[in-house]
Amino acid sequence: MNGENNFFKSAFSVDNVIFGFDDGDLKVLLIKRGAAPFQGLWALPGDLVYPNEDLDTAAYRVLEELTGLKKVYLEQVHTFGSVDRHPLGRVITIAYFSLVKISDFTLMASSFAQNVEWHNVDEAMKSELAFDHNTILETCFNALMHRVRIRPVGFELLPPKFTLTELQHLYEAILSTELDKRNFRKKILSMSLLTDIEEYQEGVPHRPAKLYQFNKERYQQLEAHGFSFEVKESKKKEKKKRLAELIAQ
Amino acid sequence: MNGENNFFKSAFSVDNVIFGFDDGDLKVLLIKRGAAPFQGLWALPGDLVYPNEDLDTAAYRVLEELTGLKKVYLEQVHTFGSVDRHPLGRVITIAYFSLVKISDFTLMASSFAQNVEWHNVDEAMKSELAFDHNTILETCFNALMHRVRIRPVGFELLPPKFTLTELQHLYEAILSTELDKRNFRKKILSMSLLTDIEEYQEGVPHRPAKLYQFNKERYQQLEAHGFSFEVKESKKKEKKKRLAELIAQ
DNA sequence: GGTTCTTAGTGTTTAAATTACAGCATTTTA
DNA sequence: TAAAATGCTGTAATTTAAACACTAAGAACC
Repeated sequence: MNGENNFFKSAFSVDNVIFGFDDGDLKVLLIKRGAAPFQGLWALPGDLVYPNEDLDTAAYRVLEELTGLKKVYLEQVHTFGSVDRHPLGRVITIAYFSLVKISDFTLMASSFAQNVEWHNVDEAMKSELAFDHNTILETCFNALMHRVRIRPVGFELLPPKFTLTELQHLYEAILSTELDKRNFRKKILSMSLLTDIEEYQEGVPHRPAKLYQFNKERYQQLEAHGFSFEVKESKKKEKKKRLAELIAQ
Repeated sequence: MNGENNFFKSAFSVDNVIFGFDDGDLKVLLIKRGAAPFQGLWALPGDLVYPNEDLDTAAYRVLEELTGLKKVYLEQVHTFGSVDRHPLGRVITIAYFSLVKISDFTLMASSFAQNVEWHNVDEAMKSELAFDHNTILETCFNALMHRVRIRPVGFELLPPKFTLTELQHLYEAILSTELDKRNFRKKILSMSLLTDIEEYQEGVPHRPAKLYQFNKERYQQLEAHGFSFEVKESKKKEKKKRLAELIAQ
């Protein structure tokens, strides 16, 4: 925080970690900064919150301006406010993550088309982003990993009709793990949250898979009755072995 | 947001939901407001964040000024920023919860002694608090319920030496549930996170219980090896019955 | 000193959930 | 019609969770 700009005493912004899922890959939408500070680096989309604007509204606005999408999953995650996180003054930022269906929009619609890109999440986390956006991205990714295990939000990243294999790949990408196909299907189907629409994939060079839809009404119904969604990671064997050794001293 | 005070354009504050546990009861520390707005109502302790102060630092400061305690568990939960949440201007607030051992301090040390009180959490949630503090309290209580199930933070609310029954009562108070004594003890002890210090309660009018200490080093060791703490609520019978009916249509 | 009161402490059986694991089925393409 | 690719299915073994009731120890009272 230097004194360069006295007018700019303190402000708050929102930053949005927009996740998408494409071809087995978890992605995040980044913008290349055209101006200082951090010119040329990739950054999370965000903006200052207007004086008469609620925080969530600001987050939705950023998202809509960038993608044209209105009805998307959005969740506040954490607020970052280190004194020196913004080189031009005191700006705290409220971080959100949102989940969008990549197929729902073309980035070209945006005026910054050239400077907006989907990045693989792992690679984005390893590369240098503007401001403290590496920290924000990591925090939001962890939040997503956590959410996806206890709420059926993964569907927000898939097209309305999807196959069980696509759903499994989604979970595997987010949780960085491998899941057993049979057990996964058994578990998911036993929740009766998916509607079998009696349709099949088309144009695939192999046996086409059944398509399913997420049944949101059903979920809300079940949830109201105490049902709790939960997907676990696997790979417990090694962990347990190590643990057993440890306990045995 | 009215124009009464133009200087006060926008600011950010921290509010702290300070939980304590006493005699089987989960409590929250509230301050009675001495001045408008909301004069006479109970409110969460909080303060504006200084221009050169990090958010967490501000939260710790509020806590220390009020209780004299420095090393306490503190966690950011959510940021509240409705345009009209503060009648004097735009103030967004970052909410924290902290867990303190009530026995560690006397409120009398504080200058506002008379206006600071521990309130039963359930009652506080039902009563009218200043600003949007009902919402904040509820959000933080939910966050606590959640945290306590997946991280061993409950110990922060107990004295260093405690009995298994006290620990169970703590969980029952936070999760609003009843736990089976034998299953609870079996589960907790099987985690080998407690040190049996070979001491017993004194001055109780019945058979004295063994005292235990939480072994933090052990926990960190286990955690690093993939161990995951988890305490579940009980009462699944009714839920499952209802669920079964529902699935059967 | 013994009876009563109160909380501490302990194991087993049953049910449910999770895990591991492999081969046949269906479609497209060559 | 053979090969390639992915879809799809069930059972047995293990682990975890759930239900449940009596004896033990000390304090208080008579």
